[in-house]
Amino acid sequence: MTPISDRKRQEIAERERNYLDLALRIVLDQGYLGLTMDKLADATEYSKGTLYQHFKNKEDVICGLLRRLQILRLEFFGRASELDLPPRQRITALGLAAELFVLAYPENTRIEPILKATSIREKASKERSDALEEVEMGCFNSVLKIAQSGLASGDLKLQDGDSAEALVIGLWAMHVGVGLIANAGCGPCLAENEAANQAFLQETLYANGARLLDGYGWLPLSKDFDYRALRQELLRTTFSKEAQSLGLLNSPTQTR
Amino acid sequence: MTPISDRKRQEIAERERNYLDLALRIVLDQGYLGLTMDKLADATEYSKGTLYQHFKNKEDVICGLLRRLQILRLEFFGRASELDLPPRQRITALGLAAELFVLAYPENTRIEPILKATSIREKASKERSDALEEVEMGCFNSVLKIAQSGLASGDLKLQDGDSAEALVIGLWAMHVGVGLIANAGCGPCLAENEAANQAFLQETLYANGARLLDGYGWLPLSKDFDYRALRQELLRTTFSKEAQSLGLLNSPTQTR
DNA sequence: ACCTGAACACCGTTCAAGT
DNA sequence: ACCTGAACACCGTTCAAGT
Repeated sequence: MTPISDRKRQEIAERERNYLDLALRIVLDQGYLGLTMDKLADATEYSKGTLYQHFKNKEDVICGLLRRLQILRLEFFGRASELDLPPRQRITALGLAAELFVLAYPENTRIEPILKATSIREKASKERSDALEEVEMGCFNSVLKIAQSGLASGDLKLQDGDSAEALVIGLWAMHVGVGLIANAGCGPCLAENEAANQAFLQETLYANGARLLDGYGWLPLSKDFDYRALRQELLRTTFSKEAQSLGLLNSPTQTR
Repeated sequence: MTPISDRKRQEIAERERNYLDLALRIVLDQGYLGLTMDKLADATEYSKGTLYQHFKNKEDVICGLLRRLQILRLEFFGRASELDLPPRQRITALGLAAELFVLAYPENTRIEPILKATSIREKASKERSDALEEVEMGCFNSVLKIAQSGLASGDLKLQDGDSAEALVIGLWAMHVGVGLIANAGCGPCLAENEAANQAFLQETLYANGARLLDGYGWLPLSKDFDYRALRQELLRTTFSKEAQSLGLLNSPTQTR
């Protein structure tokens, strides 16, 4: 724990951040399959051996990459969670945040299912897998907290076998599922172009999320409150920067 | 179109079926990544060159494999669709069929997201990709038909921006999403064992599916009809064979 | 102590050579 | 006309050799 080893550690952390920066750039440019350990090593001033001192294997890199993306999502979630709104309005804001995250970082939506589907976690190092899990739990908990405050305020009343956890998993699954289906461009979801795909994804997510919360009986029901107007307002305020860069203001699907 | 070319064609079709049989066996035994073109060729009495005369590339094999699995799913769906029940009861039966399919063919659930996430479709041959799409549309349409008969009978009334298609996509996404999350065994869904994972998947799917349909206002609402009892009955009748081989009869999560 | 890059194993794909 | 399997390109991973 001498000063030197401390500086060394910082150097290593710096280099690791650099590896992940470059890995993300490669994935963005050339897709998930375009990321190879050779390319990643060549993009730095170090060789492959050094790369393998930082990451146990390729899955370890992917795990690290995904964690950074999830941290960004958590930041999006945080902005929605902190709004001074009743629980169901707040969870609607968080749903919008999740949508915007998908639109802002589409690669994440493409990588996430691969990571979950294949056994990448088992192959990655335990530290990195745990670090990813921690952030994922953070995202989950920020939604769960809202559900719990809904229970506390009485706006949300669960019946028989239901639980706040099951509700959150349902919302989560809806987002993951719609993202996957929309991205695959398969079957009944063939989009003419990228913009149409975006609009479809947003509309399907919003509609089904709202119906799910209605089904749980979370007040105010969507027939009693204009959640679309709330979303519009949030796009102009809390998420104005993202809405602007994504060109979502005044789009026909939003003004409906 | 001579008799000989006809027999040849049949031979080729036979061999192709054999390839897919063996490919499925390899995936079941050694996982998705365990399937290689070498192993698949070695498993037959033909060489790699012949394998590549049948399939354009590895993605083409995967596409063919998935189509066969989807055909099995469609068969499950068909049995539920043909039941003489009111629409919401029928779609509940179909939901149960989808659950049983996941339990009966877990590998499908693992392969499906990979296929949708990576651009396997683009690499596979157009014929095989189209053939897969056709079966997928069949699954989608069998659900859509029930939604439409719900609209026709008046049990289901859509409001403002909703559509029967969006509802079906919501149900579909819920199944895909829950399957993905449960399979990844991540975050809040860490199962102690395989049986607990099964129970979790079933319960989460049923609960959220029911809430979603309640949210759409599809009558009878789950508070007015005992859908759990219906599911039990279906496990003893229409799906008795599957329920028995999966050990689902008299399980604690079912009798609740 | 840290880094290198040649070397190895593996896998998808092709094609000249066989029958 | 049909089939073979050696050969090639590519990629993840390791490790003996360098500094």
